[in-house]
Amino acid sequence: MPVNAANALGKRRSLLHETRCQNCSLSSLCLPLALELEDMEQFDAIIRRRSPLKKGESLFRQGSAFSSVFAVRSGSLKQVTTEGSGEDQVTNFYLPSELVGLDGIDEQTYPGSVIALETTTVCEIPFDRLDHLSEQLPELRGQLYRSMSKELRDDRKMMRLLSRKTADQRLASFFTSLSDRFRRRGYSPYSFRLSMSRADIGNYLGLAVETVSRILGRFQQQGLVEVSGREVNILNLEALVAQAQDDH
Amino acid sequence: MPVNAANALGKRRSLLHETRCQNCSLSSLCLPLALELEDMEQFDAIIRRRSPLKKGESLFRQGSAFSSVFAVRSGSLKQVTTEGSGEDQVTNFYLPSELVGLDGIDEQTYPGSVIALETTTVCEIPFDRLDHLSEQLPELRGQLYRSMSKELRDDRKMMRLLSRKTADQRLASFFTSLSDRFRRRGYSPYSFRLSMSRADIGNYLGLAVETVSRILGRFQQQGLVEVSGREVNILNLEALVAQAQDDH
DNA sequence: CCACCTCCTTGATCTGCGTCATCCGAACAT
DNA sequence: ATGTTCGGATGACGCAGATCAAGGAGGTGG
Repeated sequence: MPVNAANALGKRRSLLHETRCQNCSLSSLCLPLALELEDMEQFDAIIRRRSPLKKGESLFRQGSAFSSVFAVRSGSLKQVTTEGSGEDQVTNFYLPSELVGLDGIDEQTYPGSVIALETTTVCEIPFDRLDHLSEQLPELRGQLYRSMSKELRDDRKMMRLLSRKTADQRLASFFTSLSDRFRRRGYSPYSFRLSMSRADIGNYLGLAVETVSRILGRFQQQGLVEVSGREVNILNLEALVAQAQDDH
Repeated sequence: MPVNAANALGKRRSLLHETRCQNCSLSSLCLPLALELEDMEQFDAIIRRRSPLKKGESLFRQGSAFSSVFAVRSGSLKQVTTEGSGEDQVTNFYLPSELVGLDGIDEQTYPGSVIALETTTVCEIPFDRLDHLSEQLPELRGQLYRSMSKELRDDRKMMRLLSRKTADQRLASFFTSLSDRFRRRGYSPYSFRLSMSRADIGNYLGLAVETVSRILGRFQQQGLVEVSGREVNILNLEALVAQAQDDH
């Protein structure tokens, strides 16, 4: 179809333009964060363009061969792992500037599928070239170590949430964490749109969908948030933060 | 006391002897795994000796400044994080050859205390020197990336366990995982001693101590294991593995 | 030998949240 | 409009596992 073709072309052009790290609004959060301009150009050179993913499309599938890590440029994704005959498990949500695929290095396959929750663009970074470049650029290497370390730290937080917190605390944590991540990215920490369904949230937090719904309703009654579909308005962030703490 | 002094001296001597990676029985599992002999000597040179930790002593405390990662040489440890006024949370157990402290890189402080569960010796690896060396030794760098990636992958497994598995499945997973780790280290996968208390296990798995006790009793009745205090004998590993799966 | 402590076990009761069932509204195709 | 599908809300009920309570076993010091 001619309309689509024109569309795709337009997208490709803007991608080409934006794809340079120097011009990217996320450069202060992303991997090249610590790089000097000329180093950034080296880094820039190994990055591959990717056409945008539509909602529901996967960046890669569980079990496929590991080759690259990806930096989210816009949109959002979820990581889903399927084990045996069991149900799926949502293990992570990724927002712009975050790094996807780091858990694939070890066994050279991706341990989960990563699926776009909305139209999403990513930068592909072939890992062998990244590794090689990290030999020459200590700052890049450090940033890579830090990214992985941060993910480890976040995972520990998640474990704590899953093993010690009540359903209310989990939801409160989820919202305050999202709020914080939006704030860091320059968006409003009070008003945002959830790109994931209630089912995804419940699955991620280890709760039934019904529980998520009920608690969201309760939060609304208590005047903590205003929720309408996927639009969220945080009315009392402090109270929400207090709720998220694990002492009663 | 002269007896202690003699003892300590003896320990120091044997430490000096064993402390070379070339002589270490764990070298096939540990960080220098992929190194050639001459590279290993370089790596060896940055490692610091540590006198053994006694049961209950901490390798480092939550919040203290990050400077090194540690490889466990013998014994075992637990990682514990305390948050707010809340209870402690056991987030990991470490066995010989495993790397401790990688989650401290990011914020330059250790996110949890790490405490010896029995008499334990570790190798201290100052991180700045490790990083620097990883610039020259691609194999070492790769191994470091892989270690972190593996930990990420294991964390995801743990999240799945905590959010989807029943108490029985958690305990079964715990035992099969321990069994597997012992096997890899050349110990019997069927017969071993738990260095952690029931309370530690429960805390780690998100269960009450009482639940751990009850289920251990049930496993015993079913002829899956034989447990007496901290001595464990796995009688039917296959059945235990089946139990650990998350489909009923 | 006894007192004390820590770790573990076992039983009785309670409860948070999962499960099941139903219904509502929005988006989309017919 | 009308049916269909999908995401979300709400109510009733039951159960896995927490909590409370009590007792046993081993280890250590007096």
